[in-house]
Amino acid sequence: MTVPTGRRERKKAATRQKIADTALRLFLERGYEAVGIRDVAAEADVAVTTLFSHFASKEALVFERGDEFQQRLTRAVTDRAPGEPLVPALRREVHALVRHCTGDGAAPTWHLIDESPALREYEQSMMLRQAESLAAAMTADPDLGGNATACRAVARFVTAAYSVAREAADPRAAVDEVFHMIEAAWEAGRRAPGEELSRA
Amino acid sequence: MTVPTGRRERKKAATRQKIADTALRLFLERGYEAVGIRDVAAEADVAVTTLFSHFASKEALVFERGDEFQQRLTRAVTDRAPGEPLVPALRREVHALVRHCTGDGAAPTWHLIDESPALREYEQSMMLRQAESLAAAMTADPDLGGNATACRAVARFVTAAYSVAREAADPRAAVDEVFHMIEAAWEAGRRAPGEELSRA
DNA sequence: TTAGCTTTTTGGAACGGGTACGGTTTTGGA
DNA sequence: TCCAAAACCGTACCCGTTCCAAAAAGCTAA
Repeated sequence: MTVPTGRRERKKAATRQKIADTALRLFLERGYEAVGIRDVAAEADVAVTTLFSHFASKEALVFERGDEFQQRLTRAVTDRAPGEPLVPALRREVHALVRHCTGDGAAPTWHLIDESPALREYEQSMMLRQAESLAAAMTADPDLGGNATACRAVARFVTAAYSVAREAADPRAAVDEVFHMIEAAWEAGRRAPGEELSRA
Repeated sequence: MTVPTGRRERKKAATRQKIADTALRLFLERGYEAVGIRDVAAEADVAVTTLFSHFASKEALVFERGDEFQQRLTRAVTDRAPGEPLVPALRREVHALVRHCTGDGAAPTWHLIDESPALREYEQSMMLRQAESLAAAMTADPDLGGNATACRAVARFVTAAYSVAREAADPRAAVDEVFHMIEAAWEAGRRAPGEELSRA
């Protein structure tokens, strides 16, 4: 009889969103370090424990949608068309990420991140996890020859490309330049006999 | 009457060393997170404020000599023989670093680091600073063509090589493998004139 | 030796992020 | 209508870190 669609989930998502919105607003108004967790919780009208049941840390409040980015690179590998080469697919995805960060109305947020050492470090640790996830996806892909070391290296190179591009004067050109290098590295890594080569 | 040599410096160094030794001992005995700052200070017989006047953070207690490593890579660039190619010099240095970490009696310390997420993150942030320092040295070297983006990228690739090697089953082989890729990337980066290039 | 300056150390209080815990309300479903 | 799970609440607490005023110790020179 009753509508089966979860109201709980909706309310929970709403609470989470309210916390994130309040936090970002306060951070932009007063600065990241000038705002305490208890300030955010009070302003969002939730308990501190509730806040931490939705976000693992203060930094995570800023990277609200970090988990999505977390997996876009990985999906660029797993979901790419059969036979499509790896590096261009990754390059396209990094281009999209950089465009998203440097372009639209998200500029104040990224300025906030650039100003705070804690947030910058957090972003780096996110990228490291991303690299590990990407490396796992690459290693598992049978089209890529399964050289674990080369895959891990390229995965980290890709996150480095993102970092370097974000700091560069011309981010889009920097992406192309670094990916040109990654392409060469990847070719060299494929050819390298390394130690143990089971295929290709 | 007494020798006028700087006793203050000696005592300060001794205090620092005593804190570091005590900390490492306690961490190895009971585990990193099971030991608090106040425990270390009490056991070393100093005030907490004294401890923090010698070390910037709890993690820094473990990487006591971290600042030395911090600059070895940079010096491998600035101090290399005139005309000596860049990448082999870096490769040699990374080999030395990896050997130092995986080889001798320092094994328990590195095990400690591998077990603690906080220490692993701290090591990563150290490497990031190292990459920035290395990139600055490379960009400043007139022999390298001064392509800032390529230099920054290779600097991060080099630290990635270290990370990948430390996690690999055969670290020394992994260093060679990743550096083979870096060599190719560097060559590609040199040839690329810079900004305005093909866009797909 | 004493006096005066600087550096180091001290202890305790306090701050801020994060957690443990035990209790209350809300929700979905039987 | 009743129950169990999930979400939320408040508080006290832990721990790394910093602040502060003051004591201790090293240095320099009269």
